[in-house]
Amino acid sequence: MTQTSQDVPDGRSARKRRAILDAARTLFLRNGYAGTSMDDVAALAAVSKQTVYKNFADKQRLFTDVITADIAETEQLTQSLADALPDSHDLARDLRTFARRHIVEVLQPHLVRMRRILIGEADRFPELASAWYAGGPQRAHETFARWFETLAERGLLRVPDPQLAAEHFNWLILSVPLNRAMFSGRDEPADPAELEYYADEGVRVFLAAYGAPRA
Amino acid sequence: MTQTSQDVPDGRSARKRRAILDAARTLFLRNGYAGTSMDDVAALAAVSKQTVYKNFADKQRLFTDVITADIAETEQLTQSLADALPDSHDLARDLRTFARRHIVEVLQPHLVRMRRILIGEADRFPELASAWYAGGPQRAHETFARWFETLAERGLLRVPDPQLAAEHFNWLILSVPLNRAMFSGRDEPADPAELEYYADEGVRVFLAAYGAPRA
Amino acid sequence: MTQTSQDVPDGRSARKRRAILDAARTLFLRNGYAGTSMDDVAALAAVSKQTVYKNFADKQRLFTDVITADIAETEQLTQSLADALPDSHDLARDLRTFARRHIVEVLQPHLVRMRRILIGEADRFPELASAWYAGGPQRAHETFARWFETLAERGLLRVPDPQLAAEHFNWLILSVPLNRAMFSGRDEPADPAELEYYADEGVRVFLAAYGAPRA
Amino acid sequence: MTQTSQDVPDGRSARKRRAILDAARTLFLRNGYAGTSMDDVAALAAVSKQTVYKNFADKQRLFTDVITADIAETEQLTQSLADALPDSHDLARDLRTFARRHIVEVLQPHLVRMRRILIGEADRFPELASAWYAGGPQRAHETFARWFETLAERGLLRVPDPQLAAEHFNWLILSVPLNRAMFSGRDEPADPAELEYYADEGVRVFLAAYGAPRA
DNA sequence: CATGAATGAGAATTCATTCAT
DNA sequence: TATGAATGAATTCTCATTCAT
Repeated sequence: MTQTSQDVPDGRSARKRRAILDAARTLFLRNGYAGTSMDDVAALAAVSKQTVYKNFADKQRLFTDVITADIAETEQLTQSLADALPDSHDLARDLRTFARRHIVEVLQPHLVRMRRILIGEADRFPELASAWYAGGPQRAHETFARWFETLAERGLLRVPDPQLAAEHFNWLILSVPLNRAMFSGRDEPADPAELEYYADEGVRVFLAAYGAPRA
Repeated sequence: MTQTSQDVPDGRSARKRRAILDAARTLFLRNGYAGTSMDDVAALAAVSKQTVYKNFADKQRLFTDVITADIAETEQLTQSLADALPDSHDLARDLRTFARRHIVEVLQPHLVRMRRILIGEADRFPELASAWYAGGPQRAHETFARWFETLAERGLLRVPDPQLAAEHFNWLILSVPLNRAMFSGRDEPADPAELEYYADEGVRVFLAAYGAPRA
Repeated sequence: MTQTSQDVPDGRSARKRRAILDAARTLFLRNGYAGTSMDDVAALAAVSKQTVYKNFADKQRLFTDVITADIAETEQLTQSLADALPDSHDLARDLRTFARRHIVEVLQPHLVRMRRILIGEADRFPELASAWYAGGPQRAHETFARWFETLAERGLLRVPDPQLAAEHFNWLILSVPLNRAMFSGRDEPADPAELEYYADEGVRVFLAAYGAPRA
Repeated sequence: MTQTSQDVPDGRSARKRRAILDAARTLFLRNGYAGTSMDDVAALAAVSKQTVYKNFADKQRLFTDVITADIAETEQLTQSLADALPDSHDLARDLRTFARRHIVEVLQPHLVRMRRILIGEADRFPELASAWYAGGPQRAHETFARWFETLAERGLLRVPDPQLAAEHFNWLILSVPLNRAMFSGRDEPADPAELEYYADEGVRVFLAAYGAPRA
């Protein structure tokens, strides 16, 4: 008993759509927006160009859809890390542990490339860049700010401006390797030992400025 | 005894060359590398396309020459700020004063746009991005590191790793507004009062972590 | 049981490809490499420029593919003449017969034009010129050399250096009209009577030098 | 006492004209007609483009003037070799001596390149190609034909058709290496020993066919 | 519905030739 | 008269998007 083409709704069709998205993401990440042609996408997805255009109105839509999906994924990751902290009993250690995970995660090559592409296309796709910022750093900042408020209530931190403290925390950890990565054409994956050092030292500076004075 | 037109190094030719460079910088900054056509450049410079190609072998050369000139300018600015600090008598105040100038300078719209473009083209022009980083942040870090070593010798700071302290200092001041700027398509010039706040708080955090224990 | 349109190797696609090759050959032969534009080719093939570029990566590839196809054809012709000779019983007559065919064949206008173009582009397409030589004159020489060895074994010729004898034979027949043709812009088809004369006299000289001394 | 610009008629002016011709010949030989731009010529001659156009109406004229000058030179060379032969007492030896000089001379790299260029441009410059043929091979053939007539009168040769004998002689010597050279992109200078062999064997074949039956 | 082809335009680059200084 | 610039067009190649089969 064979199946007709319509049997499985979202079967072939959804699979092709996903193939296109995957191909597009691969190529956009590798070659940038301008460097990727719709022909390439169709070829890599092994579908006809018409199919691409059936699923995505035009190149801009394809790009935004790819990025939006990626942002959603990133948000989930960010989300998942949000729960652990506040009931900490060894704050310095727990912050270091988190920082080390955080820095490794954010510096993943594909995220670095994505960041570069979005910054480069921020003029043409301002909403995309904003959305990425909102779903990435900003969401992290909000999480951190909530942590720090809780921890301040428990007397473990002193944070008059939790939002700013959150941003300081984030960039103290990330800035050094992230800025270097932004300006290095080749994306050599950063040295893990170095990253741990940045994480630890970022936490140290943060606690020196925001830690509660020893009781 | 006057000179004929050939002896003057800034004759017609040099003037045209400069007009092309100016037009190109304007357009590259406004529309990015791919978004700028050689026709546009020639038109804005009020020059024939031939003249553009006589002066700059191809588009890449034109771009690199534009950016390289800008890097040289930026370096001079960075350079000029390097002298004041070490013999400070009120370190916190002097660092704040510097930080306020620094943040305003780095956040100038044209520098922000340049940064965005270079990050976006870091794949295609890796040497340019590296050169920008070397002439900008890295040079600043080196200056800061020297400051801090001197200040540590005078007992005003405690900096076991001057290089890292320098980077922490730089990004504590800049990261918050700079990251926002990177991901905001339209470049609203940042609110000066806000910038001052970031500068002051960055310095505060820095001194909490790196200041000498007690005077 | 018929096949659907996909199974036929000579579908639309192959037909277009052939049309492009034909158009290109016509134009390259008429106007040379530099004198032929891709627009012209597309127009004469009644095909869009895209289709040309889909089938042939660039102009050089189109040119080399055209020429390579022609070389293959030429080789087959050369091949087909290779069999008749060695069991000759009236050598002078058979050589004359062959020479007359040979000279007519090689002096065909389209081959003369091709030869001119390849010589003119030998700098830009050295492998093509070599391939033409290998598939044309050189292959002929090899065939002749084998003939002459066989004939020498039968005592009909005296050829201490069969390779050189082969080349002498070939150019004794062809040189006079071929060199004239190379340097005459307009390709007046040579006078057949004249060609016969050259063929016969070439054979005469060849046999005077390489014929076995009458027993 | 300085000189005004007009003092020496044909001084500066003629020198520049010659510089342009030299530059043009160099470039035409190296890059062909289409591969040479008027800019290149002006630059290599170290004059302005206007000066080029003052002296030569357009590119075609420049090309024809360059080639015509070369033809004139070549003719003189051909001329100078014309005298020695007829009063020979050892014909075979003298023909070999001449043939060896001839083959070396004609195979000079710059002449081979010129020949390739003229053949390639024979469509666009038919008169030039004809002129080259007339001043080169044809003139040689005429000289040879006169030799052979004289030698035939002296009983040393038997040449019913001196014109054809002349061409046979010429191409018997030259064809083998010249045809190879035509189709080899890189102009490796031919091996002198090989050339001598071709010269000697060409003469041998010629004498076998055209030599007097017996001394 | 999916494939190959077409459209129509735009971009980089080059060139021969002419103007203006 | 000679120089640098301008003109104006041509050419190769690419692309996003749409038609026809």
